[in-house]
Amino acid sequence: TRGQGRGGRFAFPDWAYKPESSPGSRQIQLWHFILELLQKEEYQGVIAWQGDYGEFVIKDPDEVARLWGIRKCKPHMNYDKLSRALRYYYNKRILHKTKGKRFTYKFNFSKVVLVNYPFNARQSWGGGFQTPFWGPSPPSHTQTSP
DNA sequence: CACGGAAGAG
DNA sequence: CTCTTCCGTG
Repeated sequence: TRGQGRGGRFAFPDWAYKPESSPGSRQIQLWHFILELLQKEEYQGVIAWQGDYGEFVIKDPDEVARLWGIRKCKPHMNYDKLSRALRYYYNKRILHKTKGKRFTYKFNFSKVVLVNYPFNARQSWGGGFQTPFWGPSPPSHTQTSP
């Protein structure tokens, strides 16, 4: 019950992101955190959706890094290190870079959702598995075994 | 800035 | 495994 996070032009179903309130569970993941900031309008001066669907720009890299550092208890976090973590997402197909545009990345939503919330998603859709309305292409390979 | 190898933490 | 830290390269 977190109201419809309306990050402006983009909105996702609740199951599209992690209920960070997992009691002592595993740590929050960076892309969950990014999505979280993107949902809140009060951070639009720091990070916001811009351009194509799923594309966002980090308007204030230092601030996003600072916020991430606080969340992970890493006081020395900075954009250089945060962006390295973001780069690891390229191979995982969670994100990719919008080349030419500074501080701009793009989510591969169809992939992110399918890979991370397969069953959860199915349930939310009422039993029928289908491609989400925003997802263009389906996956075509297994990422766990090359 | 952006990229990705390497080593290391938890 | 998911980053965090450090760093050479373009």
